[in-house]
Amino acid sequence: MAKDLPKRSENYSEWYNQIVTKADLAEHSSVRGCMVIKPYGYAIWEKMQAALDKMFKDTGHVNAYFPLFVPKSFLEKEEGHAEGFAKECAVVTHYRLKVDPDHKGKLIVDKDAKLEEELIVRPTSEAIIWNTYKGWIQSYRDLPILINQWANIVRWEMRTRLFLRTTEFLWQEGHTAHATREEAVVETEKMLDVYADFAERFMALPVLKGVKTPNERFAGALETYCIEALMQDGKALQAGTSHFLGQNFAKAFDVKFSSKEGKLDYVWATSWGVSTRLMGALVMAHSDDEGLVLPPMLAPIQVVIIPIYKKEEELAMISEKVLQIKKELEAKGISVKFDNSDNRSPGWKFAEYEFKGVPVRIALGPRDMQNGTVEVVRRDTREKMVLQQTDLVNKVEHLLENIQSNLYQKAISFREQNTISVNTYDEFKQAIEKGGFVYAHWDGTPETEEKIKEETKATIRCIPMDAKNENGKCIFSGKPSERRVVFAQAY
RNA sequence: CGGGGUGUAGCGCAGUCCGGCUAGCGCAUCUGCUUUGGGAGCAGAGGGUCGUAGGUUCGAAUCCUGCCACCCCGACCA
Repeated sequence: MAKDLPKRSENYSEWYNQIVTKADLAEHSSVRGCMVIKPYGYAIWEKMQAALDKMFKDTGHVNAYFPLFVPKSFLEKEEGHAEGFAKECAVVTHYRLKVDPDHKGKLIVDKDAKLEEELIVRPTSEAIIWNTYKGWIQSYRDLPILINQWANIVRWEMRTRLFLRTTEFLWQEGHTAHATREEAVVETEKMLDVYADFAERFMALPVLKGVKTPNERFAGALETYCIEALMQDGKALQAGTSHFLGQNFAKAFDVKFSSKEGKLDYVWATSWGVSTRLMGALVMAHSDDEGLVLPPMLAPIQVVIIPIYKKEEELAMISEKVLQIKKELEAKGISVKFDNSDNRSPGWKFAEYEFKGVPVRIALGPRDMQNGTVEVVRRDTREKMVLQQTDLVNKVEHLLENIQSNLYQKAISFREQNTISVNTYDEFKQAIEKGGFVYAHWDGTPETEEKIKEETKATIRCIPMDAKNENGKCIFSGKPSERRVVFAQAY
């Protein structure tokens, strides 16, 4: 497998496509722009879901589910929102098919079953949710509402790529309602922190936290916060967003509450989401020319054990030892696969699990049985070690932790090496050409942002939360600027 | 949505220009034997609407037209 894999340096996008498909994460379906997430890929997504879901619940949120369909009139209510999403909506106009009288065995749309009002397949759920919240909120005592939903959504993109941009994708969307502006802003920032924490602790992916420029803001939001990650080809990837929606949706859907003081006011809102795009980020952050590399915290199989044997009796003896090791590892919460299939050679298995990114491989053969050892190989560095069987479980446990932090450190230093501050437009163009995050002064106008994008394909990824005040001149217009913003070419 | 490319067995491909017998090769699969510490060997077997719909022809994987999907480059995208 790995021998056919293009090198990252030679053909990055082909490298990505092949890892996704050949490591059995996902494949193209026969539906345009839509993917099938295969069991191995879905297992990773489930681990992401489990971790995020716990984090949401630990911060006071509960799960619920809202409809797939949004009546067109709901989507229209918030003007910016409507305009932003109009171009990429799938529309349901009929509710029935019938057998074509002219072509037996064919189905046609039944013209008599036209919907009074078109239904939009949700591109996001603000509209249907705020329509619902109207019925739930009368008083400040009904607030806050802190709801998350796990769902699929549809955005009719022109060009798709597995996980990174697909027509249908899976995500979670949090939708909260608050009595005060301050509380909603705190919520928006809190969830951004949750995302950043998740990316760094579980995905081993360092992220920049920041706010989007008005150009890049969510349709209908007052402020969009984001986490931005740097991929190995030097392009940025927006890995999650958290929106402060102000009172826009409350006004659009007429959601008011009476305050403690007895005054009527509109409710304050947030929404926040991450999607299966994180799978793409995970692949592009750590994997190498030998295939997928998974951080132990998200690996469906953390340890694979491969027996090496000639005779059945040897396998029996090895199996006994392996099952004991497996049990001990599992008691520590480590997921283990013992691959004793007899239709593959050990070498084949080595290559296979390496390609699939399994963090730790243990091989056990007759020699080891004699010496009381095992061969252990870590996927991140491909370092091979011979370890004593005694205390193996603790060693493996530490090794997994070590791999997790090593991946994170590697990603951090990659980002450091590919981050630069520039002061002139020439330097800027050079830096963007090279790839990576580029810190530069910007005059704050959408026009400048737009022109830089036209000329260099770079966009402002975010205005970092921790940006220091620093007087400078916009690299494009020369006008004064008070802080640097982060530019990059992006996915 | 525009330009370019691709579509033949589960996967990767040859054959298409210049139409012709039973559509081939590697990997994978199945059976048997030998193997097993980095993608094993030998022998045998099975597997095909040649993307799809139509057309030309005695005859189409091959020529013509439409359509579909995927890849690359643009445009588009919070």
